[in-house]
Amino acid sequence: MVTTLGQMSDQPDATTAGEFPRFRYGAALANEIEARWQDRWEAEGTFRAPNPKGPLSDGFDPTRPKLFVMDMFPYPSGDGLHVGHPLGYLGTDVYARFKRMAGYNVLHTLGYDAFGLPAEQYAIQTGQHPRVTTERNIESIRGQLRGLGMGHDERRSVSTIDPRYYRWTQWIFLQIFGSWYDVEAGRARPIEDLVAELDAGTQVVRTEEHPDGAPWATLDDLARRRLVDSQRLVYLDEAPVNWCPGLGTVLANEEVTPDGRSERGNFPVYKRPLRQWKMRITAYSERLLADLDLIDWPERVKTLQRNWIGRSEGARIHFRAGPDLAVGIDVFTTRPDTLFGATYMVLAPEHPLVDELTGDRWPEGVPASWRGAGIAAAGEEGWATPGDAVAGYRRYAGSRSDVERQVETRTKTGVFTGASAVNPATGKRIPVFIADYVLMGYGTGAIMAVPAHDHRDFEFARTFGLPIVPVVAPSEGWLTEHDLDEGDAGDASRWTEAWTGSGLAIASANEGVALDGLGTDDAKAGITTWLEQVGAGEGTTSWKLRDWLFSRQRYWGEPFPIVFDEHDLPVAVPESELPVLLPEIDDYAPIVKGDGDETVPEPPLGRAEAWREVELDLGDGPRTYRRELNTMPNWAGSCWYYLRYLDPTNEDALVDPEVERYWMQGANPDGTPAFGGVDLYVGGVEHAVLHLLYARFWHKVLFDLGHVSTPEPFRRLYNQGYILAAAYTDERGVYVPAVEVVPDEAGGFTYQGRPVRPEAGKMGKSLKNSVSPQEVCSQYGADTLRLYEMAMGPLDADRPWNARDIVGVHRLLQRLWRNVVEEETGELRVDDAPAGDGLRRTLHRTIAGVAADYDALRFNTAVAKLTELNNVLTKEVGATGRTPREVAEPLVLLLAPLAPHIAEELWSRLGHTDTVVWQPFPEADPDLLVAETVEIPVQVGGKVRARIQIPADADPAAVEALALADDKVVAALGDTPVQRVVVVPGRLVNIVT
RNA sequence: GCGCGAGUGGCGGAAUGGCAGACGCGCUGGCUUCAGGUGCCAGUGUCCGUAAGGACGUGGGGGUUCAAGUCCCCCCUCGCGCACCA
Repeated sequence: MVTTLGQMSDQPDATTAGEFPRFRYGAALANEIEARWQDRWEAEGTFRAPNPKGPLSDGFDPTRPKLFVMDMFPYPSGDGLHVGHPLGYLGTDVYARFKRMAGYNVLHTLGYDAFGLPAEQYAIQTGQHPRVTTERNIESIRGQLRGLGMGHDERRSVSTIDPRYYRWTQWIFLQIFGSWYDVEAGRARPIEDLVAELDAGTQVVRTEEHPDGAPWATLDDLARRRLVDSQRLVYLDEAPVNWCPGLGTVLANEEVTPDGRSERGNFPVYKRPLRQWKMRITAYSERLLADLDLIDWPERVKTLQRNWIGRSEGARIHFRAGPDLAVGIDVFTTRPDTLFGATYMVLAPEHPLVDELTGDRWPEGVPASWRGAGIAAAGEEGWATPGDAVAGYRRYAGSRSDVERQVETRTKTGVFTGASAVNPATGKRIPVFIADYVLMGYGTGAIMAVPAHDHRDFEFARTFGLPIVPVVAPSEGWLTEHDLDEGDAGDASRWTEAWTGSGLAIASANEGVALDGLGTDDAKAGITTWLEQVGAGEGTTSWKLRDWLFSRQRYWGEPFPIVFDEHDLPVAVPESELPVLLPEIDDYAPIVKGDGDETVPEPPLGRAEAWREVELDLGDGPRTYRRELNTMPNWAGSCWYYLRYLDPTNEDALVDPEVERYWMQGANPDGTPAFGGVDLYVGGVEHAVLHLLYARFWHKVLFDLGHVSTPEPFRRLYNQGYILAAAYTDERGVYVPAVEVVPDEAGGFTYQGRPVRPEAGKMGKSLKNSVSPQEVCSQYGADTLRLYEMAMGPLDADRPWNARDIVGVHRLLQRLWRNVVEEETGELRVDDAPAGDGLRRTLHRTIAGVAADYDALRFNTAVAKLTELNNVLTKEVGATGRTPREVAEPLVLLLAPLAPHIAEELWSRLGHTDTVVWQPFPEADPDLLVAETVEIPVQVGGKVRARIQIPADADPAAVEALALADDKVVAALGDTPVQRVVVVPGRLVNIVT
């Protein structure tokens, strides 16, 4: 713990140095005050936020508006906290404390995201159960945060590993499992509805084999179950997934970095076809995108989500291919208007139609480059047959990592399949290639190549000698820039790059459609209409977002509430059986089966022999079922914890509907329901896509099913910055402990006598530059640490930790203390005589300014304003020897959100017995917000030449006269005639010459 | 390459289009203390000047305006994100 009395002995200045005034505000006194008030807050339950009903409703006051303030909850790491961790928590604590004083019922607590890899890896090494270490870490962090004076409602703190919590995580999973997405209704509905509508014949399920609807009536029970299972919002899918042998588990797309490694641990990730659970987040693409417009989030985060969801509008176009045109290839394009310029096609190497298309032998006259010449394995003449070429190219492409593909100067590679397709607009035969610049994961995995108007296709066409046919006229400027003239608009032979802009269509007409002369937008519409008429395509929207891979082969996660029957089909565990408890096993290590490139994961829960199988009566008598052995990803518990904060003890429901509406929905000042969601959610920007996208998705499912009342979970999001600190590397580039680094005479730095190089980085264990809150607390006290972190800069900006700056805010507290308490005797030096007018006006300006700053999370400028007021007060105390109560009391209250312990102590010394936490925030008197007289500058030609004293409410004509009469102004003007005088009331005068 | 954000003293950072540098650190001088830290007071953008005072000054260049750190255009640098997305 941070602030124990025992640590006072570390402060020789306070207890041993005779000259240190007994009642000076130093670390020892601060620590004593802090421990005492933390105990009192805990004993009195000061920060409890009452619910409108239920067991937590004690003290509910319907006249107080609600406010739900939340932090992204932490993973309880064994390393404890450094001073960077609580930055956001302090911001929300100051805000929540301010809002309490401003009259709100503020819900603020903090839970723990406690499933996860580090505890499991520690368990594998030590054999210690991850629950033991995790719970110990939680207690340690809870203690650290308590020591910082966090005003959390501890009754509401949850931990994702608690069976009473993950029971509801499993319950939500079952809700998702028990739903399907009704595209027509635009929302999720219970799966029973689908079955009923299929039975009634009012609904069809379209599949690949049955595009017009599967024949429900003729299916047997098993086939029906399979069909229904395929429609669920969470489903089993056999598909290529991200397999990470280094972690022993599969990963979601969001957890894989662009260069194909695991975000956690940086291990290589491979694509393997495996049967895994997936959540149908893609059903919500449109809503996840559209509803971003409704919420108050940083534009940066919205953009990240928009990019990740990746909507693009265009058309799907059907091409016929193969010798007798028996093969249909669909492509997606955002530029259907360029169809007449499509001179070849490209499929991703792993496209499923490639084998069917690939010819037996090369047609006459195929150039060596089309056969793979240039790729080492193919030889100078290329591969002997298209089949060899396809197989060879696939091996070549598979051997190139994503990084290589990007770094290798983007030279296009590919091979001809030997097959051709027909361009539906021109009727011409065009060759079909495979190339790794076309990705299987986007669109349809196949493209029509329009080299004149796409830079990638242009490069490929130039490399392989393919025709480049312009069908959009480039702009004049572009032609000039490329040393081309009008004659080159329709002839690409001299072009050096593709024209990718829009323009008038050219050379784009057949007997059915004529685009020539149309602008790009009109041409897109025209060709799409024609494609739809002739059945060769349709307008469509493509998305980058893929379904969310939801199973992990780990021990330390939530078990699935799913069992399998004798047909190997999934069955929901009944709600009455929840929670499905995580079984005890003696070896937590992941299991990797197979060797070399052929490894596959196997869940460690398979070791729980007595647990693997279970006898259940699901309505048709007791039978034996096989349990799902995977666990849920770490994100599951964090997808919904904000809802459990609302009603943490509820045994009957995730959250009581009335309680949910009270905290989540809220109302506008006019009484109409507000958009709703958490009022303020503060956390790091690193969760911009992962957690925040998954949580929005789950919330929307719960909304569709009627379990929550708002369409979005987090109305306002705020990203706090990071605390940076100097880090040092030795000659090997290895980080050395920053605390042991000393500066040398030459301006450099040394560690154990050897030179090291400084750099700046995020504070943390890996850079060995952490500073613990305890260090700062024992040196200055928690209030000083709080104040320092809030004063460093804007909350959303990164800021360097600078230990020597801390003393500045410590002095503020010390001077404030001294203004109220005589530091030699401990006596109060406050009296009831009125304050001088200047001081009183400064106070009221400060009240207004600080309230506005707190409201806008501008804590750094709030600290500055408080410092200014205290400086003015200090001067007056220096002159008169006394502090007016009229100023001291509001000043203490103004400071209370930032430095609550010293505020409580001073408040109590000022004669109050109740806590500052629920005191009304001081209100500024509007009449006192302006000084009686102000000094304003007088500019001549925009340069300040004089200053004049005027009454604050002086009328402009009088101010102008006063300014023109000023000696310095007269001197500056000389003979120059005055053209105009601009008077900005209360601000300045500018004399224009 | 595309998108977003940011460039202000020695440092962290303030400035609804209206006195650039609030507030803090550091630094300088003084006071207090046997001595030192986390005490107190004053000064502190740069340049010229003993001073009074003057000139310059918010990455660079142009523009709008009585007035620009702030608005507009072009460029440079740094950070972040995305990246062969058809």
